[in-house]
Amino acid sequence: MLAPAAKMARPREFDETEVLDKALDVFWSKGYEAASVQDLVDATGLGRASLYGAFGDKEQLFKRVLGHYIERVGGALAELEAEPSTVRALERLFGAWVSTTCPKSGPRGCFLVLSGTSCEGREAWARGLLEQSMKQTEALLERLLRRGQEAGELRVDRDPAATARILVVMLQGVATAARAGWSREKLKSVTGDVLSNLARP
Amino acid sequence: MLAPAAKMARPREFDETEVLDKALDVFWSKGYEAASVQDLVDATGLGRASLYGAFGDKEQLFKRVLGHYIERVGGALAELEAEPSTVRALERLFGAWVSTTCPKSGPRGCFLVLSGTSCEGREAWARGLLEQSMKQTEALLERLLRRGQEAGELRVDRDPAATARILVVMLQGVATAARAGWSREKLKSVTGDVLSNLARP
DNA sequence: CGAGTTCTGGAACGACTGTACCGTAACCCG
DNA sequence: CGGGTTACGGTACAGTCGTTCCAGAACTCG
Repeated sequence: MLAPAAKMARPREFDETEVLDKALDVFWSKGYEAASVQDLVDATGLGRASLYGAFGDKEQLFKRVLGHYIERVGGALAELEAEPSTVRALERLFGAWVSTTCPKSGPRGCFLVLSGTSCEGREAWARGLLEQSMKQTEALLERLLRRGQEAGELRVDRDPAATARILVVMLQGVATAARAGWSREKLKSVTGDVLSNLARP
Repeated sequence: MLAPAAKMARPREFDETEVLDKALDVFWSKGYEAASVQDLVDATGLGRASLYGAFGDKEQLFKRVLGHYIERVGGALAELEAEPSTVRALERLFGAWVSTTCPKSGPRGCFLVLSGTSCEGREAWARGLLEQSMKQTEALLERLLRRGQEAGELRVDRDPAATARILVVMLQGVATAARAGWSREKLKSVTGDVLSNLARP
């Protein structure tokens, strides 16, 4: 499956990553159910047969797209621990989050959040990934906060675990507010206020 | 439309409010697109003709259901300003929010949030209601916070407007986390930690 | 160059969607 | 009691959904 077939006959005329990006746009803005295969065909430029031949059915394509998205966002998150200044790491985290969930153009919000919360039945699979991602983010934040306290950058009268939970909820809230139409300035202002409550006075 | 017809011939065999509640359950758990008319028929017990006769088409029914929901939640919010203690008012607000978005059984999250964030195209109408509701909640919170500061209940080194924005985002985050499967205890813990950061030490 | 394999474009499929129509039953008013 | 009006249960209808199939095109390998 993952390895190219032994005998590649006719080569593909499309770049798989590009197709996933286009499909991501469709699923992101419309949601899984409302996105029709016709929408995907129109957006990607591929024929139906090519889509099905390359990705299976709609649900499998959706899973590929979601994996593609998580890979991108998750990679950006992991880089943060390399940042020596904890305050700057948090600033970058929230800044990147606002930029991602509230772009100048394109669909808003967090695709993983939308996928994991849209339907209780069919997409329970996506909810699992969302839970896992939240757990990872919570753990990452707790590490960062603890490190920041030890380095004297952050106030020490806050419990890192509790604060990490709060920040995860804040991140979800920012994504949702972005989807609801809040401007980038308003979101930046919110995240800035939150961070200033954490830094040492 | 709203007033009963001049000559009521055969009376309805169902209670409209009950039907709206059942339909709410369906839309809430599955979302607008994934909820089929058949699902609504099964859940409400009405025949298709009765549904269409009473509510028009699927979209109109959805709007009625959403209005029904907003009425209930909005009414509960308005009561809060009668509470003399600001801290208690905030506690009740967050407590009620956790209970609503994370019930023992039934669909989780906030129906309005889900409706306003699910699809960018067709349901722009719901997004408007969500924005309006967020604006109202933000204003209510700002009034509460200002009052609490003047009464000496809350710390005065926080800007009420900025804090209100933060709390609105937190509410969205709580709803989303509830939808994602967080337990009621975890959510209560988060909201409790947030509130303790506002109260005067 | 020819056999084999894969990809592409388009048409066609059954299933299900939301909606409209029907005859019949139940009730109000005169 | 009987005409008028409304609600009910079930059926039928276009349209769209996701999916599949097929013939031809494009390439690799012998």
